[in-house]
Amino acid sequence: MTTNTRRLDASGRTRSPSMADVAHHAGVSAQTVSRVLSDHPNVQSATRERVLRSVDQLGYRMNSAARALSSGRTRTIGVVVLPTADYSGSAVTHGVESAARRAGYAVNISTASSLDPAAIAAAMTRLDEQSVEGIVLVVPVPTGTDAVETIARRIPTVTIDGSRTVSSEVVAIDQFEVGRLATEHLLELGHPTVWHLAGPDEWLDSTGRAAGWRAALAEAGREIPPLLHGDWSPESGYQAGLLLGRIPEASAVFVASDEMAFGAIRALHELGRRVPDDVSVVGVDDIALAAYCSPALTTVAQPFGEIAALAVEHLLRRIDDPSSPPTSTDVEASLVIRASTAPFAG
Amino acid sequence: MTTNTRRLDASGRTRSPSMADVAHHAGVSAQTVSRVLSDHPNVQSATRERVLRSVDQLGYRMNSAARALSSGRTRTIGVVVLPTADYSGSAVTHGVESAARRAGYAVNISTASSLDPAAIAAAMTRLDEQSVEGIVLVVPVPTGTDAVETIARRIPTVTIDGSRTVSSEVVAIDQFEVGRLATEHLLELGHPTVWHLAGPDEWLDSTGRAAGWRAALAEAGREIPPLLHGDWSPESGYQAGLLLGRIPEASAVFVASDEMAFGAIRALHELGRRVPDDVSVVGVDDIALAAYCSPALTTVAQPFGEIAALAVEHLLRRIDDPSSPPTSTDVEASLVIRASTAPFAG
DNA sequence: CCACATGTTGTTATCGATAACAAGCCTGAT
DNA sequence: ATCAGGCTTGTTATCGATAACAACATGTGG
Repeated sequence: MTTNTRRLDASGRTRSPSMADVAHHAGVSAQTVSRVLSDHPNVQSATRERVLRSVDQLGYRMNSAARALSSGRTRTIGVVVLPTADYSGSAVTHGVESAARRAGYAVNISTASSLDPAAIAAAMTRLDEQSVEGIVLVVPVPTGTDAVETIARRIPTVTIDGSRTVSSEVVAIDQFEVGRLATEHLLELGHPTVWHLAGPDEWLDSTGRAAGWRAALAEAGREIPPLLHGDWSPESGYQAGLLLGRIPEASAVFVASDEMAFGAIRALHELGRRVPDDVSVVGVDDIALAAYCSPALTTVAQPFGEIAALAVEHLLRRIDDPSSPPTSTDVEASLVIRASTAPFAG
Repeated sequence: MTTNTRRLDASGRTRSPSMADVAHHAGVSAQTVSRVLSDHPNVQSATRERVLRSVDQLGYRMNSAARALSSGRTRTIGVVVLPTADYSGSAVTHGVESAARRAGYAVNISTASSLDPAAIAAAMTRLDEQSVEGIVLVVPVPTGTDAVETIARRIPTVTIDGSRTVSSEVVAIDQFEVGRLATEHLLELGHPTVWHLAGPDEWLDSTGRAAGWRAALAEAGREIPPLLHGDWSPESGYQAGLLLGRIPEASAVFVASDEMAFGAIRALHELGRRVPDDVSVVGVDDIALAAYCSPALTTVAQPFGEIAALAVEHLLRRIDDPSSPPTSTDVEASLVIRASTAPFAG
């Protein structure tokens, strides 16, 4: 029944109805309207009905700027992401939006133009200027970055890549475990050792996985081959694959992301090395295509939705009770075995 | 030199400095501070310097809620996306954020839980309640959807998938041309005809590509094979591939997205049909992996960044001049030839 | 029947910025 | 010299909601 009645203001332009208009229409005070719309308990149900009817008839929508100004609460959280169209960033962003929405929060998005601390701080500052009540960082943050720390001290912040800053929450997948899972799977298949193509060192995701890989090898008493580095892109995986394919004893490779893994597999094919017959490959992320490229990729799936929901949950707790101390929570990843890994045939 | 000075308010809690605090510190009026921060021309440079110094010293950040309330401008635009971690949605979202940021606008993100008009309207309503000044719809909108139309009439809205509603701008890739490009490429390779795996009919992207495909075939006087449908997912491409692989005369397939294309290629492989030797496949999107899965995918690249920038540009024009009529702009896609297409081998 | 707690509603002040107007000063043309 | 008009700055009212407080009604136990 939304008729969307509009008034004329002093200058003659149309204007959306305000709370005062609703109050007048329902024959109550603005405060009562406010109480009804905020679900305050102490309002008689007859009054409540009447107000709601007026809200409906006038097509009233609340002015969030006014609410924010007077209450000091914007009910908005911010997300800082990188401007890459990668699977994980986008999965986390959607997870955050969904969890925030359920809690009645809006989401502001801000991209960091690079991993430079200044760029990340700039992205956070933009959110700060929007008066977000909390920030989810979907980017790695070097510890001890002053500009970032300053904002994190004032605005509840949670990192989801495992970066541990002094003032922020941490909700992260246990990347050490990710590295270990992948590596142990390959060792169990009988491979003498496992090579590793890591992501950039700026990412804790990256160093965590490498550490897990190294630990698994050490524990099994295997030789630890030299580490390769990529930048998460398929192209960098391809370049690394061109190297690995020339090393005859490289029979098993743990690649730090599915996209790099596909690049590596392509390079191996071009060099005439079959996957998994000659080389077994494990990726990380379980992107949608992992099961459908050839060969179907064995990978470590990361529960991005769960991570995002947890991040928001922690953020809201910190927002409601700023005195509660920052915490650190780990989430489990799981190995998905497909066709890119096979027993050592050496 | 941001010392971030904070005052105590009546209730004894810390509070960020306000414009009045800056004004007092600089020995000017609040209005002058406002003028300096809004880059008004008529301020003496000495005064400007003094104000900026005070802003810096006090660590002042503007309260956007107050600005929005008093000026009636939120300098925020909204984006409606689907909660899928797909390449195109995320590429467009980042493009919008980047363009908006350059224009001094913040971006609110809102996901539509489904393609149901009610769900899309709900996502738009959430943005409306945040008082966004414009909306970019990265979802298909059925024409004549009242709830959507009502909001689009009030808030400048641009669709980027080609959906033409009465009140919204349209910035879109010419999908008819996409279909034609892909189909003609395959015909030029000598294939007698071209099969098509389309996306869901709700998407104009989808129907547009199908129309271009059909037109190209008709123009060449070829038989038009029955149309197959997927839902953009690799799995649906796989299912369609299981069908196509059983049809001996299907030598060329135009698939409406890269992800579906990889699913289809996988199914073809499983059925023993080689790509491109037995079947040529063309996708759409040019996702990052297109060049790195096997075989490297021939595909139609879409300029998502350009689309997003144009969308924002149009939106800002409508915001600045609400009387300007909605327009419709097309952007060109381009064929990227890789290894999944080959001449017809009889 | 009174004192006091509780429930319901209204009043007033306030959040922090900007628009609209006003006022003083300086310049240059008449 | 004088006045129009532009530049610079300040004053006041206002945006729309909520917090804090006040006021009144109602109910309950002594």
